[in-house]
Amino acid sequence: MEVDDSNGALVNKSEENDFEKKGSSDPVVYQLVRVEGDGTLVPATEDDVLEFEHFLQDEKVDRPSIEDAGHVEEVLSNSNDCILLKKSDSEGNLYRISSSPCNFKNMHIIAQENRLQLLDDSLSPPRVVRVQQPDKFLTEQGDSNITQQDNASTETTKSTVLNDSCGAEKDKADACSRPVDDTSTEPSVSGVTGSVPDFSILRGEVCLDDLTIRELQEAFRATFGRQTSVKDKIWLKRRITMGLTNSCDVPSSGCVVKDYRIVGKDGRQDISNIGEIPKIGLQSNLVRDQGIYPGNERDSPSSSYYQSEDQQGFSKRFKRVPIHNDEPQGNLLAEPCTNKRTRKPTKRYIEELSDNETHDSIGKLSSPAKRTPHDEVSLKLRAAPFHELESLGGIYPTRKYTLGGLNVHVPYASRMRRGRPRKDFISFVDTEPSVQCNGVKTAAGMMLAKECEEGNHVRKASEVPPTVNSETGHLEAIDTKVVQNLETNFYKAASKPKIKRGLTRKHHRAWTLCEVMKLVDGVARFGAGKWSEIRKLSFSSYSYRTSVDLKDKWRNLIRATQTQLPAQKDVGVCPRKINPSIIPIPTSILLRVKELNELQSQGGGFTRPVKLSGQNSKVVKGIGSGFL
DNA sequence: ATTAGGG
DNA sequence: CCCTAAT
Repeated sequence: MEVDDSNGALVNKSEENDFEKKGSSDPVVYQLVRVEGDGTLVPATEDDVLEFEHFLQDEKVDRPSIEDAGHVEEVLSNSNDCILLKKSDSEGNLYRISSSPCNFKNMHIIAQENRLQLLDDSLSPPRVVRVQQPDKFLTEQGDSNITQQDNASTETTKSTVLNDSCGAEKDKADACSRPVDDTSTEPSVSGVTGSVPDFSILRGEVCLDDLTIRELQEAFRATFGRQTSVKDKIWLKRRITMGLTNSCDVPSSGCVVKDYRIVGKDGRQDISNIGEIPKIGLQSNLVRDQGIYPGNERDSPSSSYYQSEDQQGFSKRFKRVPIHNDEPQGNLLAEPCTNKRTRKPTKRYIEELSDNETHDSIGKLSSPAKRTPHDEVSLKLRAAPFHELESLGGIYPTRKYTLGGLNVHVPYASRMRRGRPRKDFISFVDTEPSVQCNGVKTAAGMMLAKECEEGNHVRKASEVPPTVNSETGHLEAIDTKVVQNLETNFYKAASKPKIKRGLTRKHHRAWTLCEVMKLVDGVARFGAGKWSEIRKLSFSSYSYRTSVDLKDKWRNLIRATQTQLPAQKDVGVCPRKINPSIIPIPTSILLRVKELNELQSQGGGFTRPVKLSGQNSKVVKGIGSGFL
C-alpha cells in the first residue's frame, strides 16, 4: 500500500491575509487524497481537487449550512490530522482532507460543523486555489510509513473507539515531529498514562466544570485517545466538549455534556453537529481560544465515536501527518512546517500537471483515431467536388463533409492544405474576380485577337473542355453552361470559371498558341529554367501564368516533342479532329522546342538567343504536331 | 521566391 | 495543375 507522494494538496493562498490577522506566518496546507475502498490512499486527482476547491469556495463565501454545502454527505471522521469526508461522489469515494499541523484546528472546526469550513479561526476564509504536491511534507512526516502502521492498527483496533494503541501510536508519531520541548510535556499527565484511558469519566452526564485539571486531562485522553499536558482548564473543557459533541460550538464554560451532546445548564442543548448551523459568536470563542494556544491542539475533537471501523482506520492512518502542535506552544513560527507549507510544487507535481495538460491537449487535438479519418477526408475532398462551390457567394469559409455518419464542418482555412492554398482563396476574395480577372481577360483577348486571330475559333472550343475536365462535377456544369453560352464569346468563357479559382485548383487555362510561342521565345532567349525571367519579360500580361506554369508547359512541350513528332508521321492525317479539345501544336513550334531543348540540355543550359522570325514564320504554317 | 521533379 | 523538396 502506498501513500503516494503525489497527494494533492490544497494550498491556502490567502495565507497572507489569514495569518497576518492571526499574527502567524504559517500558511495553511491542505492535503486532499482519496481513500479507496481498501483504505489505500490515492492522491487526489486534479479533478478531485477541483471538486473540493469548488466546495471549499462555496464554504468560504457564505458559510452555507451543510445542506448548502451539499458536496459533503457526511463527515466520517475527523482527527487531529485529517478529516474524512464522504463526498457526493458518484462512485462513493471517500476523501480525506488534512491540514498541516499548525492549522489542523481549522479543519477541526470544519469537521465539527460537519461541513467544510476552511476558515481560519477568524472570519477570513482561506482560499484554496492551487494544488501542491506535499512530497516534502509527507516525507518529513513519515507519512508513508505511518500509513502502513495505521493499516495494521486499523485492523487490530476496530471497534474500539479509543484505544491505547491508537493513542500510543499517535504519541509516537507525535514525538517524531513534535518539537523537543513538546515531548517533555507529554508525561505530565501522570497516573493516567495507563494503557487504557478512563472512559468512565465520560459516561453519563459530564460536567466538565467540576473536574480537576487532571481529570480533564484524563477526559481529554479518553476523548481523543492521547494525552495532553495542557493545564488550562478552559481549554481542556472546550476541547473535550468539542470532542464529545463533535462540535465546535462549545461554550467556554458552564455546559454539561450528556450523551455526547451539550446540555447547557440553562437548558441549552444539542448544539452539536449535524445540520446545525454554527453560530459565529461561538466560533469566535473558539477562535479566541485557539489564539491563546496558537497552533496547538492538533487534536480535533476526535470523532472516533462516530467513526466506523474503516473510518477509524483512516483517521489513524493519518495521525502522524500533523503532529507538531499537540500542546499549546505559542510559537507557530518555530514549526518546521512553515517551510513545507510554502514550498513550491514539486517537480513531480509539475510533471503530473504536465501530463494532464498533455493528455488534455491530446484530447483536444484530433486524436490519432480521428486524425486518420480526417486526413482521409481531406484527401477525399481533394479528389471530390467541393460542395461550397455550389454557393460561391459565401459558404467557402467552411466545408462540410460526412465522417462516420456525422456532418462535420471544417473551416476551410484550418483544413489541411490540400486544395488551393489560402492565399489563393484570399486573392480570390480580394482582387481576382473583378479587377485582375478582367485585366487578364482583356489582355489575353487582345493578345489572341491580335496575334492569333486565325486560331480563335479553334481556341474557343479548346479553351473550355479542359476546364470542365479538370474541375469538379459542379464546376463542370457551370462550365458547360458557359461553354454553351459563350460559344461565341471566348472572353466570358475564360473569365467566368475564374471565379471559382479560390476554392479549388487554379482554373485551368489552356495554353494558347501565342503563349506557347512566347514561351518558346522566352526559353530561346533566356534559356530553360529562367522561368521567372521569362515570365517577367514575356508573360507580364499573363498574370495567371506563373513561372511554374511556364516550367510545366515547357516540360510538356518537350514531351510532346518526344511523342508527337514521331507519332505525327505514323498517324498521318490528324485524327484529333474528332476531339476539338485537343489542339495539335504546330510542328514548327515543336521542332523548335526540340531544338532548344537539345541545344540547351547539351550545352549545359547555355543560353543562345534564337531568331524566331524567319524560321518561325515558316514553320508555323506547317501542320500542327503537338497540343496546346 | 525560384526551380526541379514527381504526381 | 498540384505539391514538395531543395535552393
